[in-house]
Amino acid sequence: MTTVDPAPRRRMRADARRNYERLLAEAATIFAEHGVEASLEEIARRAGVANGTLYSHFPTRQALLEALLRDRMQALSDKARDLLDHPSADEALLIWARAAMAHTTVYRGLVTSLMRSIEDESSHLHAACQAVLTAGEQLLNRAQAAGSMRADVTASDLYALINSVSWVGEQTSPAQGERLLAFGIDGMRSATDSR
Amino acid sequence: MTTVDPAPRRRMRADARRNYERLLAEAATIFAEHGVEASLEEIARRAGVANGTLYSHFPTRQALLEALLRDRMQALSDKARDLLDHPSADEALLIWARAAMAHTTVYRGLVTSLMRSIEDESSHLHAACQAVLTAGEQLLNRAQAAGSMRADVTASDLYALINSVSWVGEQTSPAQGERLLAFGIDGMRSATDSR
DNA sequence: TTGCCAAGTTGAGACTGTCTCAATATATTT
DNA sequence: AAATATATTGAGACAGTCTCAACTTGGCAA
Repeated sequence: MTTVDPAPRRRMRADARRNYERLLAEAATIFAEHGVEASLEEIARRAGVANGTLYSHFPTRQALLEALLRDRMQALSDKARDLLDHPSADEALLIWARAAMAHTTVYRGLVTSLMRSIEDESSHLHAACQAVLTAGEQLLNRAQAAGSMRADVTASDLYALINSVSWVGEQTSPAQGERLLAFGIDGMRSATDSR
Repeated sequence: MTTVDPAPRRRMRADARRNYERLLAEAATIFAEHGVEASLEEIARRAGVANGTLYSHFPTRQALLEALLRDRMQALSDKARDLLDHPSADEALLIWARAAMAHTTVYRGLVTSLMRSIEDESSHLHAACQAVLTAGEQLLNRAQAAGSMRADVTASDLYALINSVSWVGEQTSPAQGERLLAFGIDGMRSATDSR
């Protein structure tokens, strides 16, 4: 497993820290408004810094996204761990899948970045996405052991399903995304399972 | 139903026709190479015309895409009609779904345009997408009448499923897309159906 | 408290791209 | 051979990405 610096290596200078925080705050607002493809120039402008400052803190859009999502993605992984104690393995998986879907759709266009990042090891988001995938895998394995999910379903299948239905939700309506999630999960259930 | 001019209203001037064809040919090449977000300037350049000429023939990227895909989308609708005669309603649906998936992935990024266009009535691609959806609906209805698909599955569900798995195929691998298609269709099958 | 310098910021500049429109050119008609 | 409707041209206005040499400034050591 590759280690990623979760916090800046050394203490930042006060002004740098201030700018870093302001950039993150503005990015959150602007991504929420215009999606993750929003103008980085605009973010710098609204944060009151030159665009070079933004690039020095966040070399790529993905790096900015990673900093912005770090806590949320950690929370999602933690939630999977907690759900391992849920009485129903099957229900736990569904609950988590829905939570993952909600996370994946906080910003328009985010799901595409997240899907790309699981494939691309050089992405700033890769490690976080991998952690989420692994967290989901635990829940999946438990559901498979309980006999409610097909044995041939992989963690990648689950990750792809969640992302694809989030993408649908983004392109059409959240309700349509939910419908496809239900169909997809049903298709992954063991044949003996009731519907 | 809104009518769309399938061919230019009047005969074009010889030079215009020539440029129109060259632009289409170059667009096919360049979209195949770089996806549907490729530079329109580059297409004009390679076609040997000024970019204004491209914009005069195709006011938007979607208009260009529509002209480029017209035959292919017509063929997909026709194929659905033909498959209504297939002995197995269930198999016919699966064959068509796979053909639709293949069509949807000819150019990188195309699936996103196609999905957007079904929602956006002002899109140049809307009518063609609507026709494909309706064609799929016939096959779906037949499979439902035959008892192999759940009665509550809609044509929109099918359209969304095909596009979402195409998107997955594009983002990760065609094989992963195929897997999700199988799970999704299975989830849409009637409970009584064998797997 | 001063002065130094590593750390941080700046913003112009080199790109690439979209889209428009007045001037210009050319195919077709009469 | 004009007249004219039809097309083409390409500069220009604009927006965005990303870089980097010149400049500032925060924080520490003397």
